[in-house]
Amino acid sequence: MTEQLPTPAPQAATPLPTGVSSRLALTLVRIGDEMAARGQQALEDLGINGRDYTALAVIADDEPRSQLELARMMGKAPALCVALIDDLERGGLAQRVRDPNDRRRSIVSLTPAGEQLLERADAIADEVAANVLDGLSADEVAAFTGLARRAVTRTTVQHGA
Amino acid sequence: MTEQLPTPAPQAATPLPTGVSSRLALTLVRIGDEMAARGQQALEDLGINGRDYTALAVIADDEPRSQLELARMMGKAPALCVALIDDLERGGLAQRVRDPNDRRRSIVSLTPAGEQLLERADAIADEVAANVLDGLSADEVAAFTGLARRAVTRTTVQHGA
DNA sequence: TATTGTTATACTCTATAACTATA
DNA sequence: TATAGTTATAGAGTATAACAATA
Repeated sequence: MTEQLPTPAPQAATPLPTGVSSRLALTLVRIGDEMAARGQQALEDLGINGRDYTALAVIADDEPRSQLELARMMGKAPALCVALIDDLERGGLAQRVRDPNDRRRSIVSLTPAGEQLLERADAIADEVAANVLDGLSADEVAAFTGLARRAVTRTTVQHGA
Repeated sequence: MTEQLPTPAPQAATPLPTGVSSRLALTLVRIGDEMAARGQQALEDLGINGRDYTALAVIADDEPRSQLELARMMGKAPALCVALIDDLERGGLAQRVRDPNDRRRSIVSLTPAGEQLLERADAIADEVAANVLDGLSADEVAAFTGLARRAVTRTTVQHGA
């Protein structure tokens, strides 16, 4: 019965304390942290981190028309996106093109390689999410997903402009 | 019609991008971040931050029998709890008592002032949560809360012991 | 004069490792 | 010899402010 651990080995596991699980705000923060931490680890195989994944997803689905717009969508400071996109470009996952109508703007788009990597990252992220939400049945996860998707209508960004 | 903003002024507000809202993992991370950021700001009036609030809640509800146990419950490194509890003690919110059965252990408990502050923090956190989840009806928030509470059965901690 | 991207800097948060004391 | 708490240090992540190019 000395069995190998199946998943990349969640090193220590403790039950969620009552002080957290009995409070909605703390529970949601913890779920987010847990998701981010495990996702980060799982995405390492692809050579990207959670922030890269967010960028790929937003670039693909929302087609921001400038790096500034991308930054706002990600809820991060614009300066962060410079190094972030530099990395994606170096990895051949994204590319910058100057907007011909306004040459101040850099329009960022995914390369085919970037699109493929996003698909693989999505598969990994889905698996991580299912593991994190292991207290719920499949139906409940579906219900939870539907609610989560519509829960937040606006994000407040607290930096530059 | 030049009306004063009611809430402590959520400075900028942008809709959640599709790249995020269409992905469960990213959505949950964003909800957690949003909750943490807004909660942090709202708790400032009480002179505590989100980490303090988590500590107060866990100490009150789970009665950890050492600082180490508290650290594990909070998902943080043990060393962090030293300064954390120092602060709470200085603020008269918590107190350390050496465990008579094992004098290495410090048992942390809340003072009456700490319990009172926790109640006020809970009220604030509930309000913040309601604001963050403004896309859901009251019934949906209740359903979401019930699912969230049971969603995570184990937290993985990735540091010291 | 305002906006986009960039660069450089500083700050916050946290983990890690070494040390003391108790067991 | 192992465990709890403490201290000091270093590293990751991020925002902020100043600057260059374009509008």
